Amino acid sequence: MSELPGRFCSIAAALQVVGDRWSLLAVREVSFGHHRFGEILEGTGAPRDRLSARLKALVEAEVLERRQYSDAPPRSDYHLTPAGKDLLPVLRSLMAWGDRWAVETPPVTLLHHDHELEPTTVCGTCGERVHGADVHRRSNTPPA
Amino acid sequence: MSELPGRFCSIAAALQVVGDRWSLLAVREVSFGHHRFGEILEGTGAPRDRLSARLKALVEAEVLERRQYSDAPPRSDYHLTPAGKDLLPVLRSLMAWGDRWAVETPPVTLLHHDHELEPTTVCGTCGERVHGADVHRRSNTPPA
DNA sequence: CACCCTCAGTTGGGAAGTCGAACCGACACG
DNA sequence: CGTGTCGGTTCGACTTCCCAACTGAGGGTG
Repeated sequence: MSELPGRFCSIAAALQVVGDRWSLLAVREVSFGHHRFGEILEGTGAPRDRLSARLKALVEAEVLERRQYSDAPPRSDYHLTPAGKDLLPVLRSLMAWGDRWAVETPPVTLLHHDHELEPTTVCGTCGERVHGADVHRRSNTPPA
Repeated sequence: MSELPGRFCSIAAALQVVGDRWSLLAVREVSFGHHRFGEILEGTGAPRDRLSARLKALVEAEVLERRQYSDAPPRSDYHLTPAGKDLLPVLRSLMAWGDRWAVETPPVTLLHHDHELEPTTVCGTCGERVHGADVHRRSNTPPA
């Protein structure tokens, strides 16, 4: 919300929204088809109150949508908004990194059609695989 | 470190390493060519002690490498290890998400050669663009 | 050499966030 | 009714975080 002292940058802005301990795991659970509070609670292992607060914030940030699916006992579940679905590439790249550097054996493998998915970043414009050396930064009109 | 109550998953494992408030911003700064403590401090806006602790942890996790470049006044700087360089796709996807959903105007644009980089995920095996509907999960031998 | 500056942290104390467990309200089951 | 489930909220202890001040090693100047 307020101006941070650091560099103004979309990475920092993204982390303001999903940069805490449980948000990405909650989005992961929802993307796994676990839409109810209890499922997300169990899947993430977060404390109930933290999860409650996070889900509220993610709904506020329009990453998740809360849908009331029962009036009688008031029950709601959580679904990905377009912004939430757009987080899946982030989750996939994070998972790929974790597979390579943070676990011994990947506990879950993503399958693309019938073969193992190896998430790879390409430039959408030219289709070439992205190598660090080919990428440069350009600052747009700096604020202030 | 210890067994978390939640699902065993590489995303969670990755977040154990870089899932706190400042780690990814520190890696971003180093990837921007800012290798010294003071530069990272200014670029991230983190408190000095937090940054000190985070850099220590990232060196411990072998995401960053600390190099002494002067003995006389003991000075060191920080560089990306292979694991650190491997985080760049994560940062790029996070930045793309932030551009789309968390800021009005992208403050920084990445250029790929001479055109704007639009980070896109493809399957490294078949080269096809990844759509959520094409991806499925497979659990590997669960631990315990 | 005295004096002040930089750099890279460390220390201390208060504020803020996090945790786990207990509690709550609405309902369903028997 | 009594018990159980679901989706939270509340509570108190604990941990982490933030900020400002300090340290300590050296450098630059006169």
